[in-house]
Amino acid sequence: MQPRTLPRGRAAILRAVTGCRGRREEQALHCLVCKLGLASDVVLATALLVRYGRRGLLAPAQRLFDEMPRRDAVAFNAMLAALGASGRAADARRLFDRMPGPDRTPASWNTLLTCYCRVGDLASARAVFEASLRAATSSAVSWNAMVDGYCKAGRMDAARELFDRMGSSLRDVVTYNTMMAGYLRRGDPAAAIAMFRRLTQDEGQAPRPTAVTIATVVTACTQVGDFGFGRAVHLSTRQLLGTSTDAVLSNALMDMYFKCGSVDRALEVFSAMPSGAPNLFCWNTVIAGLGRNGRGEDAVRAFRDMVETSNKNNEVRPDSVTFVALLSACSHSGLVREGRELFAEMLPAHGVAPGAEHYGCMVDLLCRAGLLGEAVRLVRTMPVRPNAKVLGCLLLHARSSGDGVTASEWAARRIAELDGRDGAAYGLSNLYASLQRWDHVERHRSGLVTVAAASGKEPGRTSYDPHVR
DNA sequence: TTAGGGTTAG
Repeated sequence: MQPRTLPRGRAAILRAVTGCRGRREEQALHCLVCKLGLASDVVLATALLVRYGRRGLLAPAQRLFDEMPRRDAVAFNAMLAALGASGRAADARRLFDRMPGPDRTPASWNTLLTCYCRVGDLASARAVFEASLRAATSSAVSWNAMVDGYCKAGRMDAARELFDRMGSSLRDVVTYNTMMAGYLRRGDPAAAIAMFRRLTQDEGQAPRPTAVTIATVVTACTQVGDFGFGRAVHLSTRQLLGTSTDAVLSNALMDMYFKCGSVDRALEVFSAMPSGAPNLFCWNTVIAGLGRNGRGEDAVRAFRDMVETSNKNNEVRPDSVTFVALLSACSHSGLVREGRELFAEMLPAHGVAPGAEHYGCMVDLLCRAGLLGEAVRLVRTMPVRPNAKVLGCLLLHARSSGDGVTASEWAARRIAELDGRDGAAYGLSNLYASLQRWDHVERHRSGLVTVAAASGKEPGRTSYDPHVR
């Protein structure tokens, strides 16, 4: 970095700090701020503090705060938030108590409230909430933070009680979104959909749904399998929100369309995104979605596309999830050679170390292709401990392959050695102990599969074309 | 500076 070529003026640096991505840039900007003698600038120091705080890097955040020549309300609140992000609720409380009166803003109360929620201390959070009501510093944000605290703790009844107490004048779109997400998290997507209907059907002063609302309700539709309603929501909100530039919403829509077999509609959503907009989640959804729809070659093509894109702007790099999606896509489509190659290039080319789940995909891939011996060799040479899923997969294939008696006994012994507290291992041990019944189940299942295959529809064959854009 | 959303084998 050459200081002479860098934009002078703190406004430009401030923009760089708030807009920077990644740890190295943060540190470089921090150095620059120090070199230019701007470390005593409260606004710049606070901006840096926020970055470190969000990343959970408490030590540099604390140092910036301690070295400030004077501290305003924003600096205090940023430090509170940094402590909260690191789960240090008690330290946040001490700082809050130390704050000079005029520096305590509504944001201070709300930040402290979320600190307690994050560490699961709902009683203290509630006490702060009640105190902020008495101090008349509360707003919809305080209520929403408290509602979310109960939602995240799984206490939907308490959340609902506050929701009802808020009344329609105080409830905003975040309140609804929070409740919907809470129901989803608890595994009650129907309740999330009911909440959405209430939001859209309530007369008069109901707030307008946002991209967050739509993303949440679409996810709920995917979970209950109500693709008709999900599609209707998508169509009816398309004008409202415009062509979505929101990565999370696009991701939820693609996931829904892939899961109901509408590959073309999913890809339509993808191509409608501006170039560079799809993030890691979106790419993973596309790769997994193509894979589960029997489009292995297209999944591999999408992966290559993703890697190329990320080399250009250095933003999207495949992660562990990408390779689970990719390898299972190869497995479903019988792409043995491609699967082997991709597995081999994981660490050297992409910096992702293969984990037990990736070995599981490879075992599945090899077994489906009838390469039982290679699958066993792979598991024997695994650098990570094979888990119950890997061994269970091997066991399943070995037993049905006829010549896999040795492999199946080997896998069964490894399963028996696994920690009995591992739920899957425990289940598999029991399963192995009742092999006669298992064989019966297998026969039953293969019968069902034949019936389904005979009546099933051939999936669409439009190819994945990334250049549609 | 404070509240809400998404992907993962068998």
